[in-house]
Amino acid sequence: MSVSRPTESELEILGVLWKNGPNTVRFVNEQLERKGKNVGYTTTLKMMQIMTEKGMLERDISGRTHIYTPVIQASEIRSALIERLINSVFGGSATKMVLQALGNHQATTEELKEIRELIDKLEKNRKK
Amino acid sequence: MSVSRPTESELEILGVLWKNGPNTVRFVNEQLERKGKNVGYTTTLKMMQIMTEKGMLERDISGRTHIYTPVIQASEIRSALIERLINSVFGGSATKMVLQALGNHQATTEELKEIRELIDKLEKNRKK
DNA sequence: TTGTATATACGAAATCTTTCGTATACATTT
DNA sequence: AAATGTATACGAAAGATTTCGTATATACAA
Repeated sequence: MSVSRPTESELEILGVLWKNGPNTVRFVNEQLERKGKNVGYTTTLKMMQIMTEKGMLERDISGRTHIYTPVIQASEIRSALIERLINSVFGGSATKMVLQALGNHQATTEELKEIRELIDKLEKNRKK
Repeated sequence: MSVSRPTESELEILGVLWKNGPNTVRFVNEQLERKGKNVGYTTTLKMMQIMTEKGMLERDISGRTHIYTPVIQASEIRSALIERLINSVFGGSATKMVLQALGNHQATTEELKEIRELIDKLEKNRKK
């Protein structure tokens, strides 16, 4: 289903809405520009209209200025994209991906602690 | 660079070659079909020709049947795609992605142990 | 040697994504 | 009221990706 397979550009728009809450085309377009994505206002408008058709966004058209809300939550897309990545290049192994991600990236001591805690919890559940 | 941004279809082809080593169009096409991707032989041929142009694949044309080899290693693409995912939907935090990946997926005790060991190692390095 | 199977080459259609111009409506300012 | 600013609607071009048909060459079997 296309809703769970947003394109790169759609993802950028969703990102703005997830971060800032329901908003207008104007606002989204400004945020994209701020991020260095230089794109015309009507382009963003059209994208958001198409995304609405696809069911990714909903809009309130009661006012002159429409307000768009993401239908899918960030967490759903995150799951779907992780799943896709794991299956496409990590042979279905989440562990392989985790190892690579941690190897590549700098994680703070605090973050490592957080991950360790999650692992502890997962192991505890497993033993029950 | 397009080499590090393979499309979905290109990734499938790379996947076959990474898994099975350098091979022919015929072989790749058969593997794709086996995976449920129903696509004509000439389609796969064309894709692999384009990928060669893009520099993703190299080929040995000394024989009648060409042998294709992936230029980029799986690990490079893995890094690039993880990076992209982390930046596009996890606000640049590898930790967030790791937490979600582990939460979603079933990891075996063995795997959890492996991850824990990596974390230990990372922490040790940090303290030095 | 003639036919059949199997290769590559390559143009081009089909599809999807991204971009924007132009039309039109409404609100606000002058 | 007229001019200006700012909305949405929408068609369609531009680009990228994916698909495949047809042409042609080569190997091999009958």
